[in-house]
Amino acid sequence: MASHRPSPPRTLRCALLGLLARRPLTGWEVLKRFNRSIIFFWHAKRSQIYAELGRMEHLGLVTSRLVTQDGRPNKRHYTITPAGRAALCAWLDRPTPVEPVKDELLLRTFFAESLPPARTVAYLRRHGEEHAQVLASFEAIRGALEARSGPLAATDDRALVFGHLVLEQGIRFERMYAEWCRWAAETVERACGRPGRAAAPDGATDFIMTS
Amino acid sequence: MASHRPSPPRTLRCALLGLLARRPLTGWEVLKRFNRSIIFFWHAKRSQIYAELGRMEHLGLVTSRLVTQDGRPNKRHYTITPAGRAALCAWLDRPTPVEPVKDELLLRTFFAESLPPARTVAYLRRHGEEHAQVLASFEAIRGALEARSGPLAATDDRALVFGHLVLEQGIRFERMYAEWCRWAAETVERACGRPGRAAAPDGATDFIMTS
DNA sequence: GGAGCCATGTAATTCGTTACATGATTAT
DNA sequence: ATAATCATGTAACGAATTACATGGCTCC
Repeated sequence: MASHRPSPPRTLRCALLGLLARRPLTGWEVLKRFNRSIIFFWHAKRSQIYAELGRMEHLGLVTSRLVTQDGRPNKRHYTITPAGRAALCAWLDRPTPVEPVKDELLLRTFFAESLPPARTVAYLRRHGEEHAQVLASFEAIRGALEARSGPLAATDDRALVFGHLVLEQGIRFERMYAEWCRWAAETVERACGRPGRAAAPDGATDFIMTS
Repeated sequence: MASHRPSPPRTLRCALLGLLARRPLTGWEVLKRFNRSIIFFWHAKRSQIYAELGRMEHLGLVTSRLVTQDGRPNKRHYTITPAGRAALCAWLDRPTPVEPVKDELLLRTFFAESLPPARTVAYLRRHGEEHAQVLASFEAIRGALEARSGPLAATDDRALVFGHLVLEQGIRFERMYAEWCRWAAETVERACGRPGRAAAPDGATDFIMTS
């Protein structure tokens, strides 16, 4: 009795199944679509996508057909199978594991004691500007989508609704981050204008305290 | 002429150097502190931390001394070296690479067309509650820190200022996320109450459009 | 009697990135 | 000229998780 342990995440696999559930695509088309939408909230490199498509075929989640062309490279057409659709639905219906935050900027900020305050202020401001720019680009995308498909808040097109939701999350995230950067830069400036004690008591920055 | 390519990220290494820059610690203590503060914005498992400490010693960034004990296991005391401090400062002073977002909940939401709307609403609400709970716990932590060290907004203690900054980011992030979940759940409910077209035009959810 | 702390390490495996490898066509 | 698009794959490495391995002490 082989106890198939239910092979963990493989989230990329599900993302590709999601794309192929809409229509059959070549590896190259998968790549293009990935980089025009999913890339904003999940990422994978070219080599990883091709490799994963190969594995998915091996597992019977998709089938492929090689299309020979001349003048340009041959391509491979992928079609999702019923097993593939089942795997996608199973994934969608499973509770999402909480993904821990991993943010290098926060890590640096946490250890910024070892850097002159002026530099900390400078990089906080720079990151604030970067996030403000991304925010502006997301708002531009929303504008373009609405120009194409009408106001997103009122659309009754399912796929568009969900696209709208994730775009709105991106906008809220970038706005929050840009504002935090500005606020943090100001806070550091204010705190370092004052005389300032050098050493905090041991463990003062432990967020979880024992005893 | 060996062109030392400047070995990429190794972010965990810098996090551990940051902890050891404050005071010498055993591997176990590093682990404890990591899990009480850094864990909120960076993560690593036990085995990875021990392995990394070993590599850091090999590289001369830290030195270690084995302390034999009886009644309990021996422990190893790590001390940062001048080279270690230099590496930490170099990292802090280098521009932070923009880390692309990776969020499975957004990925699922993007592909939610394949799931009955009621289930989508349900998991959006559930995640909203989870983030609201994390938000509450962060606010409790802030309360406890202020009880220990006075109002954070007015502190002139350097290490405490930076701890305050990252905690505030966590609070803003969780608030933003919880609000988005609630709003998204409502939006899906509204959109799926209406009749609803089935199929979006091809590529309607591409955020980046190529002519 | 069981959970949890103390305390360190290794091995197997998977996941992800970078680099290697090729090469015609089309638009600026 | 040169960059971008089309189009697929492999190899080497590095990063990260899981499981293996050990074992006494303390608190409930």
